[in-house]
Amino acid sequence: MAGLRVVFMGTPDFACPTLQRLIDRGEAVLAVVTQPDRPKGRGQKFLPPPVKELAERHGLPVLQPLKVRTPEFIDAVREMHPDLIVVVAFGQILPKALLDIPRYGCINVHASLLPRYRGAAPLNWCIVNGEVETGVTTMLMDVGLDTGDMLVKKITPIDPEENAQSLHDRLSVLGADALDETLDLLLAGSLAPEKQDDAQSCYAPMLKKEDGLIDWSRKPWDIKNLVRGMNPWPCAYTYLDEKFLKIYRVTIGSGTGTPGAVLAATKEGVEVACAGGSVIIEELQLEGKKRLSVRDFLAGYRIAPGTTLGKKEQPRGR
RNA sequence: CGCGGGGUGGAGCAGUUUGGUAGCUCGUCGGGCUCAUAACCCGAAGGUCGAGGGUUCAAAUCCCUCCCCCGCAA
Repeated sequence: MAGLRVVFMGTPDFACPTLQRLIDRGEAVLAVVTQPDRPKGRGQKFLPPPVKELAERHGLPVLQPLKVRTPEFIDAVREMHPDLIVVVAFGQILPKALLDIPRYGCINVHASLLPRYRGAAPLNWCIVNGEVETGVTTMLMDVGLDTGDMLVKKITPIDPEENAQSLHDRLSVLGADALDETLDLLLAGSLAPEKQDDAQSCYAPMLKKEDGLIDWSRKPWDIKNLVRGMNPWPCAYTYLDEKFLKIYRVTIGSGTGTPGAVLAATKEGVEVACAGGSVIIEELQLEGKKRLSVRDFLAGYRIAPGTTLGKKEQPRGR
């Protein structure tokens, strides 16, 4: 029952399956490090990160340092004498002093097929860019951003209809599988670290609210990919009658017209022209309202003929 | 007290400013038309207007309190 002495670092839902796997494997989780509780939600209530809740359910010690690069924190980790540090979507850069502590080093689970999509939001950008497959990669961390030597890679196809939420859920489990396999190889002494080809790399920066703004002068599939890739958050959006409008699901249409122009509004959906075609909005949410199917939305909201989505204009014109 | 929108038949909304028969677009049910239909025509059922209290001859509507939902922000 002498499992590996592991320190786990992670924060959001994505990291939970991997932590759970470590626990299930019977490894000795010495501590769980996660981001401090932050004000979230409507009332600015302080909520604990998902990883913290999971850790506490299992009675594991939780550390929530503001910064992991302070000497105090580094010393604290050193005194735990970990064999290994496992990092999954933690949200802080680990300094070299920390990376050097465990004898097996620090292993990170990353949600992409490295060296592609290094960075904070790989799975979202994969979908936005219309990739047909992605996966997870475990790597031996170094001081660079997702540049460490690769250990285990798992590939999965991306369904043309799925959104970032479903891919997120699948990859979080695949990530746990990848770590599982990585640890087996580690214990068997047969890990084969592989250098990343920097020439093939690309970055997937943290998502900003504005990344969700729909540019109707893009092609139908570009828009559909944006809608899928931004799905849970920040969500693709545009404007209708000067009001913020989130777009949750679209299909490819066949009409044509001025980009942003509403071509039709029926129970089937709201067809909007874009470059070289159109997309049909099937699920949306107007600011202050609930998320609705187009059918329900149109039951109580009339879209005036000739309406164009997007571009907030000054109340002038005519 | 972070800012703002909202709770009205099964769904989405109007009506609240200027209290006084609760309306619209759908859905549901029945009937009709049709080769047929998710289309069209006719008809019907279905609402303690979020909850509690107050003002009034009279409250969805005005006042107070509470609960819940949503957008922003994080």
